[in-house]
Amino acid sequence: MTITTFDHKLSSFTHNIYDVNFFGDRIRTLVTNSPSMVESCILEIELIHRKRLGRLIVGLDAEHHPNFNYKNEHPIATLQLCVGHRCLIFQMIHAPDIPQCLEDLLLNDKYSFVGVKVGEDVENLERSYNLSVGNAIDLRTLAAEQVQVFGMNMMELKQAGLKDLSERILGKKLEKPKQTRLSNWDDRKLSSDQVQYACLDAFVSFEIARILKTNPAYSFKHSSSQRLVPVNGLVILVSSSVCLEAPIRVACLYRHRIVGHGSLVLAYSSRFLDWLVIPEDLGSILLRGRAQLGDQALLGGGHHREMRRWAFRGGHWGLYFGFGGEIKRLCLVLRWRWLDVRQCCPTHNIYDVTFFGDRIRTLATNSPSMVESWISEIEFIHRKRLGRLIVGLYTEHWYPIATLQLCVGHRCLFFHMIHTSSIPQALKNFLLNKSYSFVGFKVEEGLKRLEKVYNLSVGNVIDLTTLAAQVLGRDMEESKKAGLEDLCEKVLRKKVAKKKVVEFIGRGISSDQLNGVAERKNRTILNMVRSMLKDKNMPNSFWAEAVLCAVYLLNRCPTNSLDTKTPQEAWSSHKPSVSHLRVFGSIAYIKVPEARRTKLEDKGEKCILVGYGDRTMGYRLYNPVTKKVIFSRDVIFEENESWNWDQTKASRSAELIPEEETREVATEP
DNA sequence: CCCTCTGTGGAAATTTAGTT
DNA sequence: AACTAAATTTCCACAGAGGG
Repeated sequence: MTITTFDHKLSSFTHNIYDVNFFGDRIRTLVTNSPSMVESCILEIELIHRKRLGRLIVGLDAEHHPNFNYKNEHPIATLQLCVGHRCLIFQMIHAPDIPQCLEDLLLNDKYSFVGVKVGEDVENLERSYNLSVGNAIDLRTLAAEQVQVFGMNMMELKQAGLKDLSERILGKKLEKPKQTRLSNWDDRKLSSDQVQYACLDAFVSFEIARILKTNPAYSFKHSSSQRLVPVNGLVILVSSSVCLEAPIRVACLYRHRIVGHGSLVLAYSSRFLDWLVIPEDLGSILLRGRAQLGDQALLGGGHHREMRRWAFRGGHWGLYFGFGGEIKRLCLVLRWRWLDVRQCCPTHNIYDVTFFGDRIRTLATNSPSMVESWISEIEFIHRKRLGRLIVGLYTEHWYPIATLQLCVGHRCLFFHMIHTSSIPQALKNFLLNKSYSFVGFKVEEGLKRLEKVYNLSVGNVIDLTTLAAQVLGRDMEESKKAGLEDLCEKVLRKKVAKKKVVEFIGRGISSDQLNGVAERKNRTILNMVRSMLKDKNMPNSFWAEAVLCAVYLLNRCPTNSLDTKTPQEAWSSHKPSVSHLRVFGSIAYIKVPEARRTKLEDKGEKCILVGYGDRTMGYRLYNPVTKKVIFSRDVIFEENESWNWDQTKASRSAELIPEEETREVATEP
């Protein structure tokens, strides 16, 4: 047992002493209703901690009879104070009077009284006993501000309870049984469960506050048994336009666990912090596989809004979708990037991005030393015009800044700041250099974050819109409104004399430009998905499969942009076969192998086609009865038929099957 | 030009977790 | 059981883009 209580069973009516053991911490607890005992206990505590009276942290909590009926409010029954391994449980409701020294203690504003929802307790104390507390700090606010993950504040802790905080920050599981919580706190003789509950409430509050105060910017590192991965988000990375159907890499980091391999199972994530794009080089924690199907469709309406918010915050997402249902409000972000993520070395990679004949050599890295060498290389190449060097600057900012992109001439740097160990001094100096002009498009927000998160400031920033307005001599307003894409087109087409503008646009556009393509593609795909689902009258919850299927098909359709080649061909240089394609949502019968079949079993399993195999030839089939996705090659199709979904729904509601649906994605055979 | 769809911002409504 | 605060979802109105 990690939590135990030992009752000393003192024979006194007015007080008793317990030893509460909490993961090796023994907390000596005095339970009393006598003011004199309280007085002596406070004196003792002040004596023990006499050296740090100036900044003493006191865990504070109060219990009262549960409000089963709101009309009669119950006064506070017990007040718990905890400092170090001493805890005082004062049964105020049975005390003849309140000792003066308690009053003074609470009023002393050198002490911080911490607790979850301490404000209410304080209010209650004031109302019932006319006691006011000088300096009360709500633990949740403290935690939210102090606990940082990759520089982000864990704002979600604002709503966490003590149990949650204890688990996350102390790594210790605090039991708060409802039975005890709602027990009768007015009793003169508290049960040992109650004592334990009351004591631990205060102690854990104290302990959390102590840890938070002593380690500011506490960052989840200390747990020994589990690997604490602090982001409960999920990230999908998809490389170029062809790659959407390629195995989606999913990093699912929830609380301490990385769940599953192959299929993603997130039990619960109603609140997640933020997206975090995890570059390939963290391959060890990237899982391969498809996320599970959700219950709720997120195409249009409803959750869509949610998607938008995140997507917007993330900057320039190409394609984004969300999952609902079982995976609660977990969103998937699919993104088209110009970056080729297929070949990645742990710390850096080099890409050649071609933009209308300009080949831009791009270094993507998270290693400070690589950044340093990039900078020195640039400074060497352009050594003759260091005095008036123009640097294209762009930040892909979700929170905090994830990448910083710099571009000079045909060299581009893609710095994953969020995954870097340190910011090299060379970069700091580079950015601060007054003789360089950093040209950016709408980078104010990014710069702000740069400054805030990484303490990097940029010396000489020129906003592209302003510059363009000046150079083009057009109506300022019009140019200011123009997007980068717009600007690019105008400037390039008009062949404006000022070459520098052209130059920067040529470089800086890379990600934006192609994102535009992705955004357009998004629509096409959504249209396809909609019609696919409607045609076979499938429930919207299949949108994810439909999207994958649509992309699969698109990749096998010739497009003009590739000289009427299919994307698949462009990617893998051999013509894709289309003979195996079948109508999405049609009925499929899986042949059960003779050997595995008993005499009475059905010959085939009736399923619905929901997609194609990732790598290997085959079909993904959904069995509406077992609600599982199966992967199979040996299938017979009835393309004209479709599943009667209405009937399934009706029978489901009639049987009142509980809502838990464990869908699985079968691993490849 | 009209129609449809999507994106956006704000407000209101609803849900959720936490408290005793 | 009752209540609160925060988070999330829904709703509404409107603008802008793109297809026909």
